[in-house]
Amino acid sequence: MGEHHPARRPEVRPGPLSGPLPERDSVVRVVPDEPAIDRSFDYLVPARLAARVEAGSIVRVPLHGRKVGGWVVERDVEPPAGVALKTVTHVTGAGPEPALLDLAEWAAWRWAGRPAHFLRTASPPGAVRGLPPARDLPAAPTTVPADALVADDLVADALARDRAVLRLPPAADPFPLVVGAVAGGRTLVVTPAHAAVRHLAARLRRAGIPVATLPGDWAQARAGCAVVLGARAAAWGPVPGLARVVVLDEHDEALQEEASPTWHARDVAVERARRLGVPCVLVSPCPSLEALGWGGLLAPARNAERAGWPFVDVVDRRREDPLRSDLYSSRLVDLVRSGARVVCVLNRKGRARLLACAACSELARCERCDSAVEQTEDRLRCRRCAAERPVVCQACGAGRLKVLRLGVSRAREDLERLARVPVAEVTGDVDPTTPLPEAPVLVGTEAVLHRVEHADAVAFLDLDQELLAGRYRAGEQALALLARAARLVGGRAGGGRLLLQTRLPRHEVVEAVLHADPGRFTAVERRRREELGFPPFGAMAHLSGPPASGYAAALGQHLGVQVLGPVDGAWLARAADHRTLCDALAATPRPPGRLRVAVDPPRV
DNA sequence: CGGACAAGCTGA
DNA sequence: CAGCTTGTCCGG
Repeated sequence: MGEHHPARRPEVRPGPLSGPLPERDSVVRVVPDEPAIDRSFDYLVPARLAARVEAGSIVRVPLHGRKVGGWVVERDVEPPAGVALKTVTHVTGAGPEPALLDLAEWAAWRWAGRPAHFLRTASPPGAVRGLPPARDLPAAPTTVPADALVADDLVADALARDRAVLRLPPAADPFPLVVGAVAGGRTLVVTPAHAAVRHLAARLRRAGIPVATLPGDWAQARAGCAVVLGARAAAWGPVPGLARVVVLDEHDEALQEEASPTWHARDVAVERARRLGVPCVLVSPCPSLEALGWGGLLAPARNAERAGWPFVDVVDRRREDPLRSDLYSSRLVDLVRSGARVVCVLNRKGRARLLACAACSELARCERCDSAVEQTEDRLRCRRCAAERPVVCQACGAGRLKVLRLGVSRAREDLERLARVPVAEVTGDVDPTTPLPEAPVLVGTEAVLHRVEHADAVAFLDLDQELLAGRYRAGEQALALLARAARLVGGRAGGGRLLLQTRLPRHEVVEAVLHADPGRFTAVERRRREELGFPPFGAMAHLSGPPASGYAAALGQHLGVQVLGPVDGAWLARAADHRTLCDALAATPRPPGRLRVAVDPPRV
């Protein structure tokens, strides 16, 4: 970022019609906004555009006979000798903040992506020609509603540190923390859910704090604003003079991009703060091992944290008749009959996911591919090949099948019968813009926890499905789900309840929620991940797509990189740390074709 | 990505 | 060998 200016030509004619001495056309380095072009090119900037071209500007440039958009990543560069430079044709407008250009390079290395991908994320949704005036805190002190469950000194402590992981129980309000942060200067707040963005923005405005939400208020954010707030992509939001970074619900999977590159907003925010030398606070009811490995944990006193989690009823399903396949313990039936607003969670869609013949006990399988079939409405359907057939046993021809593993549709019918009240089904397929049904009892996949704001109780019909899911992050994801449910029902003072049906009542996730102490989970999980070398105690990359085979083989040549596979046509590369893995990924030439590289994917 | 150009296939 | 397809290369 050297501030050296291009040399002036001494012999130019300062005629009476020309204004100040015209400088030699400057040369800028441009990254084209073309996913397939992974390099930069140099261009001349004509004098008439020079004033509007800065690092980060979005420009149009000629490239190989066409015009493409791109980002100025460096000004006043020395172009390679012997290249006839072309000229920037147009300045589209403001782009990523200059500090984010290097961060994009870093992220491209860290998640094996391309800088252009991150530059696009850091760019405004439309052309930004002019900026509004900056909006900062008024001189008058703002009044903070004193409805926080957590003592102010905990918040003050978190804000006094360069790196803090603040464990706030689900019912605790992060608002005082955000307000406290803003007092120290322009603050970037990243949170996983768009709904939380809207809520928080409204409260900040009510408190008289100027806030720009992304992506909508990009220009205001770029101009300067006390709080810049948004979901995942806000980690790349413009905040000139950034003074502090806050990530809310840092454990939430929604902060990680699902598509490749699988970048994580928490990690981007942390790195951004580190590079700028500004403090950063990560907040979560159940901090991730990644967060705990990064900064010091600050937790409320035991009783304060307990107050912020609901009461938990653990229903030990081992005591039930093992031949019963249903999911309705007497505690659950009592709960749904109580008239309380109850949300039941079962992460299986459809009516029945596994069936057997009521007469001969043969498993219902697909006639074509032998895979297990599920029941949708009144037909059997193969999940692998989509073949359908009537509900008839293939072995003995009986027309009655018993449900071994039921889904939400069936659970809804059963619960409605048991509860004697209307029960509605909510899954991810339900249009989020339509209002929820008015039924007192809801049954749904975990999507229901994103649709409902308040409930008296949340019941997990089959928690074991979450606890035992075959993903290395299953426990963390289960705990996150329980924390989300806890937020729906509120803390102990409000009488909120979670009901957990499980055959693993001593599982560390259950214990953590039961005792309102996420540390009980973390301690066990840390040991397990360490032993297995899973992130954050190791790095991994999932390689898939047609060219993955050759790429995996080349990658395996690198010292310290271990390649496993193939499993379902995909390979897994592992190394002791990200430096080793990411350096190897960067050094291995990409073969042509659609190669997908997912670094630290949440599900493997 | 998409244009340029070279090497390979077809048909007379 | 023209005229076309297919492949590889490269862009400032």
